[in-house]
Amino acid sequence: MPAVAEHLPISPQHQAELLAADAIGDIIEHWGFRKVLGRVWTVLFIAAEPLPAASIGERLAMSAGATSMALTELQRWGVVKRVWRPGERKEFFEAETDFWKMISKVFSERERLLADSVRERLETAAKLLRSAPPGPLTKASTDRVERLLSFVLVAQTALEGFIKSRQVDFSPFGNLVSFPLRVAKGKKEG
Amino acid sequence: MPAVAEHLPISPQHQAELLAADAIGDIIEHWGFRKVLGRVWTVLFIAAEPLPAASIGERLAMSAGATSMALTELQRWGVVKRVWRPGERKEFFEAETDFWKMISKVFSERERLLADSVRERLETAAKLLRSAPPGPLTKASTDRVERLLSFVLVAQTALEGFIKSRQVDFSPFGNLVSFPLRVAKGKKEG
DNA sequence: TAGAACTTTCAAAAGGTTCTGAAAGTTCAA
DNA sequence: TTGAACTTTCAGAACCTTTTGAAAGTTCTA
Repeated sequence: MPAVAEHLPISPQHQAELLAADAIGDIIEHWGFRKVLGRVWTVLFIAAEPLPAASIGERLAMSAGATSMALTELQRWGVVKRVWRPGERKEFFEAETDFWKMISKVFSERERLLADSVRERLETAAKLLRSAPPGPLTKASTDRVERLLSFVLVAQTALEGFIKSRQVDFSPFGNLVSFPLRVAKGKKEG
Repeated sequence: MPAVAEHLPISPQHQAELLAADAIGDIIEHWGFRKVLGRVWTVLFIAAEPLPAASIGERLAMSAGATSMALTELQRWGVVKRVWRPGERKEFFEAETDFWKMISKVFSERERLLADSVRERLETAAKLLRSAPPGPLTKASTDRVERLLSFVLVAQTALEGFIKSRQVDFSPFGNLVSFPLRVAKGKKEG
């Protein structure tokens, strides 16, 4: 087996599969996952029947190791399932087809984690500024950090509502997101 | 100047600033920008007054080059503005404070670009599958690719509506996002 | 129990991204 | 026009992420 990529003639089916897999890979990457996870899921989704790991690796030109890791991670996210085929030695895998289930899982696990960590740090920052030493701009800075915090809180609430109702209303952001903010009005500094 | 990071005593203000900057950096990174862009914007936002590039670099321990590149990119996204100070040689920078303006700019430029590119590729894939050679699973695969395409189209529409109205309604996804999908019903294959 | 078929793990390599630092570029005052 | 102050650019360095490939592990059959 040569070390260079082989460019065998590709069937239209395979070509379509690669095109779609890579497109969905880009979306998935944009959501902070590895592109390969999106590609593997898409191959399974398009196949419309369970596939063995080796077949996936072959279609996407991945090593057995990479295929195994991708499938493990996809299962951890509940978007791919292992399927047992009577009489088959190897395992088969199939794609979860319920998009909403996938979306809400990602939002409720991963996004919440990030939002929580950000909220905590902003709270600490606000506390530091409030409790500590008075300077010419400390008050203004405290206001700004508090505004960031409000924003994160509202966003977090909106996201949670979204998962429950499938609707997001950003109206509550009101003048929180969009405000002209008098900038250190009437003040000058060196 | 030593090559190692110096750990001078840090004022509570500075500590708060770094904490908040890094938290917002994490959010921004999650949206596909460099973390440093989030940190620079946050320092400017918290400062609540225009700052010179050198001051930003100092606070975040960045080189002049990195600071310059970050500020250029932030301006390109319209989230930081250059400010001229009469009598000052150097340039000052201030943060855009209208969150909504920032969000909608990112959505309408960057997200749309991604969605368009994905849509195009899925359309090509669907075309390839439809026009080409009949196989036992080609019909099922075509259906799947078409479903991905519908999903992207609905998502794109929802995002555009969101930017216009500040509301997203994912109800139109209806059974598009959540469907039990009869899986190759009544068919078996080797 | 031995061995074949298959899967998982992980250290090292490859590949990608971001930052540094110095040189080039720009602007302004004199 | 010169030189000081400041900014930008970019090649190489540093850093981070992902993949490979081979060894170890697992499961099943005989």
